[in-house]
Amino acid sequence: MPREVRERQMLDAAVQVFARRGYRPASMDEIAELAGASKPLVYLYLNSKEELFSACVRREADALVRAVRDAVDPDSPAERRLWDGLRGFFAHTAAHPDGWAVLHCQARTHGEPFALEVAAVRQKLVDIVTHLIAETAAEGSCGAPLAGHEASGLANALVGAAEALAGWSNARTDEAPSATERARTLMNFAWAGLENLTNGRRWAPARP
Amino acid sequence: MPREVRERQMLDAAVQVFARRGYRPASMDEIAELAGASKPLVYLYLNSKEELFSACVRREADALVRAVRDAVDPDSPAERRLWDGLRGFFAHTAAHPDGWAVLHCQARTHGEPFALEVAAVRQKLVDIVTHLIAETAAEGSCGAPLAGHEASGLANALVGAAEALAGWSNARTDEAPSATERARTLMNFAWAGLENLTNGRRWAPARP
Amino acid sequence: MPREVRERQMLDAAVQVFARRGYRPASMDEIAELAGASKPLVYLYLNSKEELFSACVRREADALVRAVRDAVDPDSPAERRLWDGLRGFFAHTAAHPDGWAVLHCQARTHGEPFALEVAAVRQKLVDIVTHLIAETAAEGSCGAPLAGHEASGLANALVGAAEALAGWSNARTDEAPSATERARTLMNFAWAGLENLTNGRRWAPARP
Amino acid sequence: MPREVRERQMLDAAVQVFARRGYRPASMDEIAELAGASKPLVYLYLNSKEELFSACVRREADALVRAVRDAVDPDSPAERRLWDGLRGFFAHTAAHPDGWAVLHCQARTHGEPFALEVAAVRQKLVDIVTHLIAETAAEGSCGAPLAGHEASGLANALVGAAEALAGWSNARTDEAPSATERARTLMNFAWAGLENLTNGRRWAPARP
DNA sequence: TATGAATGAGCCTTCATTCAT
DNA sequence: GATGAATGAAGGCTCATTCAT
Repeated sequence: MPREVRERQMLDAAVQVFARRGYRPASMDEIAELAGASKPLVYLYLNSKEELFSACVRREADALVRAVRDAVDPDSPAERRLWDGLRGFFAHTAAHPDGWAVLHCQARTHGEPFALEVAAVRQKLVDIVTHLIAETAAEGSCGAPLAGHEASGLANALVGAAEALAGWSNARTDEAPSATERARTLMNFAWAGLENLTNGRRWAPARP
Repeated sequence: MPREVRERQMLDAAVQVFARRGYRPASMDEIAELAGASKPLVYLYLNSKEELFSACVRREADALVRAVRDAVDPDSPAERRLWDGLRGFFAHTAAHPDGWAVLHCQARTHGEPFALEVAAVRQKLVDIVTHLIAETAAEGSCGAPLAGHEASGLANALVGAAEALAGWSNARTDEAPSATERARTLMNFAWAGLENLTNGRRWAPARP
Repeated sequence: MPREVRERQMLDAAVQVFARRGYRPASMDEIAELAGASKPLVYLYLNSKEELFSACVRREADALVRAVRDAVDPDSPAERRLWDGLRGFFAHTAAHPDGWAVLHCQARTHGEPFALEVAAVRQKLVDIVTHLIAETAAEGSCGAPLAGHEASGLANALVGAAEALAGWSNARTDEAPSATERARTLMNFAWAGLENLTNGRRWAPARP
Repeated sequence: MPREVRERQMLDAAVQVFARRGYRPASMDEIAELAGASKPLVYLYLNSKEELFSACVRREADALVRAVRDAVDPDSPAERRLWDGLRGFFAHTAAHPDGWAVLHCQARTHGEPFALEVAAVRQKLVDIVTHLIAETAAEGSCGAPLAGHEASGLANALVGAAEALAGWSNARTDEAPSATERARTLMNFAWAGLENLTNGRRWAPARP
């Protein structure tokens, strides 16, 4: 069996085991067995548990970013791009729950090397959204323009909301909502606020 | 030294170690040493690593829920309650980063027993928000009432956004925003959308 | 069982196993079993295979140097001191063949950390002999005094001869010579030459 | 590439790796790579790690014995033969430090199969010297002839001294002495004693 | 109450060795 | 003749956990 195929099988198995068990409890034995190969072969191809995990993270992260990018037509208006991007995001995370679990639940909690890698990927998503928000704001008749870190904060909140929604929806066993439904929920939740900011309307606590 | 005090020291140490190392890499040796007690004593009081972790999760989760509840005056209007609750949430998570890390980063990633417990706690927060949203919707002249799962989805998204914002803000080393600023960002982000829903206005994709 | 006792048992077992098998093939399992303890206990007390080996080397080396030093009366003349030192050396190496094997055969061949340690110990012996030779030379009516490196070379040769004799004698199964016999052989072999040097007589190849 | 050449390359590589790493840490991978061949080929030609090591030992040992034999003219007097043999020995060990390291440092420390083989080779050298000593003794007007084991002991001591001197000289980084200088040091050290024995003069401890 | 002493079990990793081509 | 692909076996090390005192 050619190396390329074997390697993909190994990564598939690893993603699955890492997602289900977590990094530490995942044993190389289990991964190798699930991949249908012997442990030394796994080491021959992927060198160590750490590198194996890294490879999983990179693969899943790249796939996610690509899925979101591919879902968006860069020439459509901001609202549409957000809507398409979210659908792409939810569709991909729903289709690859293990990969998503590795990124969202495991990689962020296990030491510098992985956390940094995942943070970098997450940042790509946040950047996409940040640009989108900034651009939306610029389009509008915005009185006071958004400060950079304000846009970042909003983007983080939006991505966080999406992540939470993805996690929650994936975890549901009873009639999980479709990717489109998830995206609609989030647009309902977030778009009005963004639009307000676009027009310079900020929320402020009512003076008692 | 009275048992109560010792036990709290142990939990303090455990929360710290679990937060910094993660569940598996955290060793009972390190926890015992940090707590200034011998290992058998830790076992005498807390039975096992699993139960110790559970106890940490319960304690931190209860503290967080209490902090949010205490920040809210149940007689104030919904908007105010959300604003106050968020400030309480952000203030507490900023003040207890280790506890928050245990809840948010560690507990959810480690197998059935803990994940369920954490999920249960998170659900308390989500429930608070769900009620708040549902009630808000009921107050308004809402044409079509929110379906239950729709409110849940929104609440999850809101809590997710708050969690993401908390994590992101805690991680910032340069001038992290204050709890109030965090809360304002989130209100800006979320309140307009909730208000729209209150009034029966839903977002829908533009028909091209 | 008190720690001190256990630790000595472990070192005894380790010396034996290292001597018989060599450093790498020696397994911690075998050492632990021979010591009558479990493997984790060996690690608790001695940290790692490397440190365990180091501890063996140090203990055996110190014992050997002490045995030689104790055998010699510093106030006796050089000839006597050499004779006594050699007897002490052969007696000790014959009484502790495993320790001697660890020093002579194993430690020198296994990487920097050990080799350096053993080299240091061997140097102590060589130094003793070097001083003795230099002093002998000084006493005599020596025409041309010995250069420093010449004395070192001689001392190394003498120690090497002793080591070889120890190894060879220990390996003999048929009537191995006593320590005194070994020492006499070496004195026969070496003393005349040293005495010659003392008196400025050097060997030179016959001009053909 | 003809088998003979390949095989020599493999042995060259093996000697180098065994000398630098030691028997166990030396990996067949490294040897194969250094030899510029694939691992299965190494196995095809040399069957196993053990046999490969044996082959190295045999080759290096034969070369050393041959070097010593070739350096000696069997018709010259004993003194001259010893002098020539030593020069041959030191010249060869200095010219082939890896081979010498395999013989002296590695082979003796690794279990029955190798140790025996090396011991056999060493015995060849010792035998040469033993004969030489015995013959020297016979030539002289020796009162009491040397007992066989006495000659063996002396020969072992002499070879040991030579080995130690070779190791020490090879290890020196500052102006290592030439082979001739090494040989002279050893003759200075040993010849007078042998000559004495030749003439029936034995060393004996001074009666106090 | 409190602890020094001790261990069974398991995991990552490596290596000599062999097929199928 | 030569090799990419593959593995059984074993070793170092760590950890949660428990007695005996």
